[in-house]
Amino acid sequence: MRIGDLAKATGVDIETIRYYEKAGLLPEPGREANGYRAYQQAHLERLAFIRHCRALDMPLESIRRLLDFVAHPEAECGDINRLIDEQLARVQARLNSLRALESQLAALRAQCGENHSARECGILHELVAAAHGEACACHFDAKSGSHYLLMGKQKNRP
Amino acid sequence: MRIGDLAKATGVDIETIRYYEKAGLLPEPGREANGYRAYQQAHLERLAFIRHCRALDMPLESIRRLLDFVAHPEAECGDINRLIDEQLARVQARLNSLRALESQLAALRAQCGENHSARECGILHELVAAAHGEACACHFDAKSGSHYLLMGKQKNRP
DNA sequence: CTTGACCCCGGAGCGGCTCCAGGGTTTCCA
DNA sequence: TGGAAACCCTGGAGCCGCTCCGGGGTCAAG
Repeated sequence: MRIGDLAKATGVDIETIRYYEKAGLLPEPGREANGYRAYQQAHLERLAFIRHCRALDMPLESIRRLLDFVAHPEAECGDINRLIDEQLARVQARLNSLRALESQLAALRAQCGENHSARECGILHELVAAAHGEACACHFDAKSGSHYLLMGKQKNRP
Repeated sequence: MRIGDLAKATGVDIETIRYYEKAGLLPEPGREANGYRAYQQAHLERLAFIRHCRALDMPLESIRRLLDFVAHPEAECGDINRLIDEQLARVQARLNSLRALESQLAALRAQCGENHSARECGILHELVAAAHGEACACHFDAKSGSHYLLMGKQKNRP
């Protein structure tokens, strides 16, 4: 099986496959006489395993650790549990912050109904005011009331 | 106000402030005689605005666009709405996939209660089986039944 | 006169890819 | 038989949003 076949079979980009090899997740396959990579069934399974874990949003390092367990089945599996727990904790933390984000954005979006000029756009006002509030809170001796957000032209745009 | 003061006032790392300048989000401030950056109130407000938007997980490019609206308040604000809508859509998509992830991980975690050898760890079995299933589904002419995931030692570990 | 706190700059590194240039090989069709 | 298209190789750069590093300058206190 050549790299293109493996890519088609798993739906993984060719470059990504080579990247996993470089990263030490997928073992170097044999080569055909012309230097092309020659994969076997085991590579397909292994790649599918990696992608399944990635779909669970695990970092490559965790996957590496899991693959170590596959290679050493006599080891204790406590670390596997811990690994999954960590991953679960990461996901839940991200979920919480995204939920908060969603409601903030939804509230923001509700500030502006139809098209009008940016000057009177509720969203923009809200953002500027919120930022202003935070700047005062965090704190600095702001002259009260006025907003200083507007500055000269940006010259250093890339 | 020197960069350290601005950092303290906003809670933003010094390096990040310089990064925003390079990225064209924060205008280049004046300099003291010794070359130190000299910030004003406007910079503080602007930095707070940027951080507020970042807290809403907006990419820097979107923030740049928002700042353009602040600078050109006569423009139509339709694009602002679109920008927020896009951001909201991104967040919601991510929320959905994270919710799915969470239940998968929780189910996975339930496969393995106490410590035993990795060989009989339900989590590992589940992962291997799932990956195997996907490899067959997506599809390739797998010899049925056996798992080929286990391979020779990895040599190319970094 | 040294110590320490602050500041400057340019460049590298992170993760997880993705893309590119510049080359070689194979396969198909006229 | 020739040439185009499709595949493969390598090494290196680019993406985002920082973060860290080395090697230096500046300035006030003890």
